[in-house]
Amino acid sequence: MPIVTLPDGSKKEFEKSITIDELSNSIGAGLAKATVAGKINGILVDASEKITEDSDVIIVTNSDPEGLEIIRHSCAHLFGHAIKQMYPKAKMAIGPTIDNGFYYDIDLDVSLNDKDLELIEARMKELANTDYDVVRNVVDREQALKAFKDRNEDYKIEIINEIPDNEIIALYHHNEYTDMCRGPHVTSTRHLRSFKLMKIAGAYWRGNSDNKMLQRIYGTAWSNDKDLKKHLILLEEAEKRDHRKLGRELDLFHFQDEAVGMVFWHPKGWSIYRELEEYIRRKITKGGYQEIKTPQLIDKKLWEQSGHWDKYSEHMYTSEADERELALKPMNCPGHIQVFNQGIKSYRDLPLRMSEFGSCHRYEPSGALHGLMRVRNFVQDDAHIFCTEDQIESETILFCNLLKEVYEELGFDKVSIMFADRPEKRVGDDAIWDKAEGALLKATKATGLPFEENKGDGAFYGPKLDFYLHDAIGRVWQCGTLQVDFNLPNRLGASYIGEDNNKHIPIMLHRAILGSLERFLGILIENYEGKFPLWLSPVQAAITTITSGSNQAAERIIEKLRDNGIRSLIDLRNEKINYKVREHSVNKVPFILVLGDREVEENTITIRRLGSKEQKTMNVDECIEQIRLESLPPDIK
RNA sequence: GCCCACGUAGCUCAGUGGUAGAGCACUCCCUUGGUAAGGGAGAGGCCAAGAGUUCAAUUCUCUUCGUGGGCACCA
Repeated sequence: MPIVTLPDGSKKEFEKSITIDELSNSIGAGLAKATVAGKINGILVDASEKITEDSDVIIVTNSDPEGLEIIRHSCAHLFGHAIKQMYPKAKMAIGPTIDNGFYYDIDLDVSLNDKDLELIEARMKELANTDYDVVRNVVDREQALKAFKDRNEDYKIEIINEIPDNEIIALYHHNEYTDMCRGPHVTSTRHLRSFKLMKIAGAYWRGNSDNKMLQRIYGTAWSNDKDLKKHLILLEEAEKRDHRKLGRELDLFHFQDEAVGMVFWHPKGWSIYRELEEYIRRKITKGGYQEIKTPQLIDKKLWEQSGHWDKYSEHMYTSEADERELALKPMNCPGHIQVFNQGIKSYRDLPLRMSEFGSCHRYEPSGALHGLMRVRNFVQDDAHIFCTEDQIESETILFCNLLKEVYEELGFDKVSIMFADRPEKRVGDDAIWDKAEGALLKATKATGLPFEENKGDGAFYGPKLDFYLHDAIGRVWQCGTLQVDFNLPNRLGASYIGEDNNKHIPIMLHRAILGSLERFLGILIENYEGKFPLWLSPVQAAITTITSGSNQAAERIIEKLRDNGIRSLIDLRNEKINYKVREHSVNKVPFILVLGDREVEENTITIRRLGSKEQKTMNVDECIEQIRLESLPPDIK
C-alpha cells in the first residue's frame, strides 16, 4: 500500500502498486497525456515503472528538459524501427541524444541520400502515428546477446560485452524492432510527433579513425511542432549570418584554389582586421606588453628542440635553403624564447610580457578547413609572459581582467572559463605537472571568476584556461587561452638570475585573447550579422546626392569626413535616391548622408541610420563631429 | 585524412548526349528623380581540370582539385 509524496508535498495512498502512468492518470487527464517518465526517489524511470513502496515521486512531462531528452532518445529508437523495416540489413551501432535532437550510427552497405532520408522520416511518422506501446524488458546478458545475435546486430553485441556485470540490461521493444538502452523511454509513440531527419554524414565507429566509417543520420526532435519550427527558423537565422556568405556579399575577403585555407583580404575586410588589431595593440600596450616580431622560417632544429617537430611535423610546412631544413612557424613561442634569451635576464625583468601578432602556418587536414574559422595561415594575438612561480597568480588575474574587458568592449557580455589539466600525450614529468596545475588552479580561484574543469584537455606542455564567449544567437566559441608552461623554457634554455644570484628557469605563460584574428573576424561577422559597430565598419558613412546639382557640395563634404578620419564613400551615380539608399542599406553602411538642393542651400545634410527610416537634417559640421565621436573605438571613447 | 553531396556568367540558380539560359551586378543611352530596385540596349561562360565511352560529352564513367555537411584532428 504505497504512499506517494508529490513535489508539492501532497500525499496519495494506493491500494496496490501503481505505475507512473497510472499515477498521473489518477491526477488528471491533461497530466496523463503529457507524462513521458517519472522520478521515484530521485531516480529517473520509465512511466511504466511500478511504484511498490512509499516514495517521493516526480512526474516528468514532455515540457520538462528531462522529458524532452527522453523524447529525443525514443526518436532515435523510432528511427531504428523505421530503417530496419526499410533496410533489414542495416546494423545498428549507437543512437544517443545530442543538443536539439539525436543521431543514429548505422552500418549499411548502400549509402543513403537526402531522398532516402525523406522516405525514412515518412515511415517514422507513419509508425509513430499508430501510437504503439514501447515495451521495456529487463534481461540477463545471455538473453540480450541472443536477441541481438538473432538480429545480426554485431555492434550491439560488442556493446553488451562491455557492460559491467552489476549493470542491468534493458531491451526496448518497438513492435518487431528491439533496441537496447539504459532508458528511460516513452511508453507510447504518441509522444513522438515533432521531429525531422536533418542530414546524413560519416562517423567512425567509436570515434576512432582506425575503425570503420559508419553512416550517421542526424535528427532534431521536440515535444511539439511549435518548438520544432522555432528550431528550424533558428537554423535559417544562423545560415543568414554565415560569415562566408556575408564575406562575399559585403566584399570582405575571398578564398581560391591556389592558396587553399588562406585568406585573400579585400579592402573592406582588411579595414576591419586592422581596426581590430590596432585595438588589441592599444589594450595590451596599456597592459604592459612589449611587441616584437619573429621570423616566419626557422631552422627545423629549433622545432626539434622545442618538441614541436616530434608532435606536429606532419602539420608543418617545410622548405629548404642553404642546405638547411626550415619550417614555417606553426606557433610563436620558440621564437619568443629566442628573444628572451638575448642578454642576461634578472629577476627584476620579470614578469616580462612579450607580444606578437604572429602569423602562423599549419598544414591542417583538408577536411578541417572551414571559411575563416579554420585556416592554414592565421595571425594570433599571441603573447608570452616570462615570470616566476610566485607571479603566476597575479599575472593570471591581470590577464583575466584584460580579457573580460576586451570581450565586453567587443560586444560579448558572457564568458565562460574551463580549466584543462594534463593530457595523455605530454612532455615533462608528473612532479612538474603537479606544480603547474596546482599553481594555475590556485590562480584561477584567486580571480574569483566561475570556472569548470575539463579533464585531460591541457596543452602538451602544460595546463590551461580556455575562455569561451557566447554570441548573439547563443553559440559558444573558444577564443582566449592562458597556458602555464614549466617545460618549454627549460627545453630552449631560458634562464634568469634570481635574487639569490643563482640561475633559474622562468615559467612561461602562453596567452591569447582573440586567438586567431581570422577566426575572430569570422565570429564577429556572424555575431553582428555583418552590421558591425560603427568603429569597426569598413565604410562608416556613404554620402549621396539627390541630383547631380549637389555633386560639388558632396565632394567638399566627403573631404571633410575623411579629414576627420571617418571612412566614407561618395555615390554620385545617376540613380534615384531610392536606389542608392537601398544599395547602401544592403551593404550595411551605418550612416547614409543625403545631399539635395535644400541641404546645399542651408549647409546641412540629411542623415539616415542603418536600420531606421528616420531622417534627420542637421548642420554639416555638427553631423561630422557627431559621427566622429560616435565612431571612436570603445577603449578611446 | 575518412564518408556523403556538390562544382554552369561576378553573384544566386535553371538546363540539355547535338559546343548554353534567367534574375541581379557590369557597360552604354534615355531619365535630374527627396529615402529600400525608373526605362531601354549591350557585353559577359574551354559548363572546375584531366582521361575514357560515343559519330558527338557541359550532360554518362573514372581520376584529380576545390567547396559544403559531418567524423577524426586542432600545439
